[in-house]
This record gives sequence, C-alpha cells and structure tokens, in this order.
Amino acid sequence: MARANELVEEVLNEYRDLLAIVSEDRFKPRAYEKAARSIGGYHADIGGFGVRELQDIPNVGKSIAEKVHELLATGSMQELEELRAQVPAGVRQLMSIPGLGPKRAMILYRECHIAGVQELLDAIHEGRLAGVKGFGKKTEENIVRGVAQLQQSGGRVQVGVALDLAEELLGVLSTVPEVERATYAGSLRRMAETIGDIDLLVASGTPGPVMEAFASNPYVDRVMARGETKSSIITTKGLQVDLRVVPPEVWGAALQYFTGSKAHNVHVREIAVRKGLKLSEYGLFEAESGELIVADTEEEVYERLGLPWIPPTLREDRGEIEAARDGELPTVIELSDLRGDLHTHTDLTDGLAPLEKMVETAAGLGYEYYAVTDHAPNLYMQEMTDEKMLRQRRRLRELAEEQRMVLLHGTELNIDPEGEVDWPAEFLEGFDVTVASVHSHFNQSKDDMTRRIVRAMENPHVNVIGHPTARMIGKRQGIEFDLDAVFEAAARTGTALEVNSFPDRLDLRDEHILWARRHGVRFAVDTDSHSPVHLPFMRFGVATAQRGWLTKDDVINAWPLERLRDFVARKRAGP
DNA sequence: GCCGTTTTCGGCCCGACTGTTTTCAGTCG
Repeated sequence: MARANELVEEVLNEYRDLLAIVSEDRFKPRAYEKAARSIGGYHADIGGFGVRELQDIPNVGKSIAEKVHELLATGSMQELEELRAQVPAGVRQLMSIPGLGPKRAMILYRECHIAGVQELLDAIHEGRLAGVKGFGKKTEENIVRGVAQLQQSGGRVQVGVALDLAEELLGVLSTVPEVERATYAGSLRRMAETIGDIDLLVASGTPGPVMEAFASNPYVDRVMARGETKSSIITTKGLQVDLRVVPPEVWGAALQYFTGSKAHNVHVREIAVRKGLKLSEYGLFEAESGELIVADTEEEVYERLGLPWIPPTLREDRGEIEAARDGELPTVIELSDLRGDLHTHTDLTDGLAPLEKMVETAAGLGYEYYAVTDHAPNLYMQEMTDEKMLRQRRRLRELAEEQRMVLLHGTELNIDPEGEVDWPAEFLEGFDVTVASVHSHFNQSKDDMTRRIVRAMENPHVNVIGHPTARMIGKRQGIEFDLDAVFEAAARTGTALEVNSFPDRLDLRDEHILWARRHGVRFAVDTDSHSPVHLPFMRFGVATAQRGWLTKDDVINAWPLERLRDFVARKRAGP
C-alpha cells in the first residue's frame, strides 16, 4: 500500500486551496501547505501515528495534528467537509489555470456564479466578464490560452503517479490465485514521461476471477468495459486502466505487443513480414501455414526475427531496430550501475530532513559516494551564509569517518542573468563538486539564455548543470536556449548535464539527451532529493537516461570515485 | 496555523512580473 503520507498531503493541499479561496488570511493557507509538504516528505509512514507523534513532524502543530489524526482515524475531516460545502470543486479547479489564483477564482464564483473551467470559457465567449474587477481583455486572453495548454496535457499523469497506481493494482491482482504472471506494459513499461492510460497484462488460464477482482478493486470509480479477456476501468483519480488477460503460453508475444510503442511494433512486424512471418499478440507465426513458432518470451520473439532483445525504454522506433539488427544497440545504463547521487538537499536549506537522515538513507541504497548540495546564498529565500555552509562541511567530514560511503560536500549554485554564480573561486575551491542551475529570470531571450548558460559552464568550478531546461512537466514549458551551442560548450568545458530524476522534471528529457550525446556530452543522473523518500526517484532518471541511449560510461556518477574526482580536477586545472 | 538566540506575540521567503491599477493586488517561482 501507498503510505498514508501521500493521502494526507493531498487532503491538506485541498484544504489549503479552499482556505485560500475563502479566507482573508494569507498565512493560514501557507501553514497548511508547509505541513502538507513536510508530511509528504516525512521519512516514516504516519499511518499509525497519534496526535503527539504527528506534532513531532516539522510545521505540524496541535491543530493540524488533530485534523490529520481525525483523517487517519475516520477517513475524513469535519472542517474540510465544511469548506467543501461552501466552495464547489469546480472553483478549485479554476485555480489549475495558469495565472488564475484563489482570489480571482473567488471573484468569478461570487460575482458570476462560475464554478468550472467550461463555464468560465462560456462566460468569456459571451462577454459576461466585461466589467468584472480584475478581468480585462489581456486576462481573458491569458485564460483562454491557459485552458488550451491545460487541455493539451489533459488527462495525462506523471510517470511516477502512474507507476504507483499500477503497482497498487498489480498488488490487488497478485492475490488472485488464478493469476500466473502480472505486469504493466504500454507507455509505463517504456517509462514515457507522462502516461495517458495504464496497460496491465496478466497471464492466466482462467480469466473470469481475474476480471472480477479487477472490476471490483478499491480504486475503481467506474467500469468502462468488461469482457472475458479485456476490461477497462476509470480509477477514482480519473486515470483509465486497461487489463488484458492472455494464456500463459503466449506471455512473451503479448508483452511485446502491449508494450509498444506503436511505431516500434509496426516496424518489427514489417521485419516479420519480410521473413515470411506474422507477429501478433498471440505469437510469431509462419505466414503461409499459420503455424506457431514462438510466443513464450520476448527474447525468443526478437531472436527469431534476427534481433537481440530490446529494452522497453528504447522501443520508440528511433533507430533502435536498425541498431539492434547491426549489433550496435547500446548497453544502456541500469539502476545498479549508479555509484552515487550528486544533487541532494538537507534541511539546512529547503530539504525536509537533516543531513544525518539523508546520509543514512543513501547509505542504505548501497551507494559508494554521495554529494550533499544545498542551495547557495543568491537564492535569497534559503538564507545561506558562508558560515552555515562551512559548518555543514565540518559536520559532513565528521560523519564521513563513520561511513563506508564517501561523502562529498557540494552546493547547488544559482546561475544569474549574466551567467555568474554565487561565490568567488576561492570559496568554490572548497567544494568537492558543484551543481549550477537556473532558478530565476526564466524569460530571457534565447540568445541571452544561451550566453548565460555557456558562461556558467566556462566557470572552472561548475561541474554539473542542474535541470538544464528548468521545465516542470504539465506546468511550465522551460527555458529556451540554443541546444547545439550549449551541448557543444558542455562537451568542450567538461561540464556534465544533469538528468534530473524528479518525476515532474525529467530534465534533460530523452530527446535532448539523444541530441547532447552526439556532441560527446557527459551526464549526471541525479535525484535532486529534498527528502529521504525522494532518493528512490533515481529509477525515473535512469529510465530517462535509457530513453536517451546512455551507457554507464556516459554518466559521471556511474564512474568510480577516482574517475569522478579526476573529472572535477581536470576542469579546475584548465586547458 | 506554526514557530521561537526577535520565544507566548507578531512575524511568516523575497523579488519579479503582469495587468489594470493611478500606487497596487494577484500570481508565480
């Protein structure tokens, strides 16, 4: 089961939104937001916590602890229900439109009785917003554009969300005795960055009980289709899930078929046709006789087509089939190849856990080394000082003595509009490794942005560019720069580009990695963890790296420590 | 509502941007 923390975080965020809509107090909603974040990132499962234990969580006081406890015990919160009665869900939905916040959502509801995105669009088209305070022509245009943007990403969820749900559902299905094998296929198995619907595949000789269990599982909102071997549901979170049950002996062919992508499958089937064969979800057949050749495993299917098994993350028909045919398929990086994480935070800045807790959790993952990279002073809100940084370094060196894992002291620098970073060279010298990122002035011109990032990479003390495009999936486009110029400079200056593993970033994204790789760029697959529970996000970064065809040789934190240190030292030494 | 080397009140991350505003509120990162 998912931790109670995530449920509570979600509920508190809803409470925060509703409070922001109805309340004049700006700080109360903020308090709930902070509590939600602290609970979501808390290292322990709060499922069985009492009020006293809840209050030990930072930013959770008596009042919130009592509400959370009520939620855990009864499944609901009295005061949330009261707010829900005051504010229709559609009003909160208005806040998902970029540029529209709680205040103007409330104006729309109070003055125009608008309680939904479609109602808002209708009102704009009918000119009913004319004269409403705070809604001029420009604002109307922005809303229309914002809604279009929203609908474009419509219905798709981040891969992390889909994966959690898929694993929950597989947990349910695995309790059915008739299920021999069960897994997820489709875009989720390919680890695409967003998922439109989840495809589950089950091997079973008796589909009936499997379908029954699927259609009546606790996540079902409604059953869309219910057949003998194929059913579709909409979950309570609005995501569609398709289940297909196949006979165990055709597992491999079915898995290959339902994993896709469509383009990959079309291409593979063409190869089959040229060999006088026919490939379907039921197996690989002789075209003439219809005789079954293989269906048991994916490996056999590919092998009979003259191909090695192709990792699902590569199956996008981006040249992987030709590469496989020619024996040039890269051995893509695996999670187990990662020797360390080079971008992580603690509660010295905006992380949620102390240094000791982060280090302890990372050590449990079996890393050889681990870098702590808290924010640098120019991100003013973090209130970093030289003294705080040096004190952290001393503590880290102490901790290192009790560790088998090597601890590296780093920082996440801020790339200012001119491409300068926080500290002078003398101070930067003291770090083992640094990440530098764009955190502000996102809308510089493309040329200025390119110059800015290249300038930062030319700094001998900048080793990794963090989340290079600064995009937020489904929320923010990301900055624009000349990709070739930046990738060329990264390779030339010996600066790694990050593959940020956070499921709402995945930055660089797969296409950019493929592109950068051709310039000879090195990469760092990092989690940017702000809590111990973020450290396992590495799997998403690794999947993204695979989708960009990276091998362990391309990734600096898959290197032995000495090679990594040499990478830093060479850059500092200069050309 | 939370929190405390500003400690039981009075702050709360600061700055930029945008649009509608005539000096600022709302929103976002």
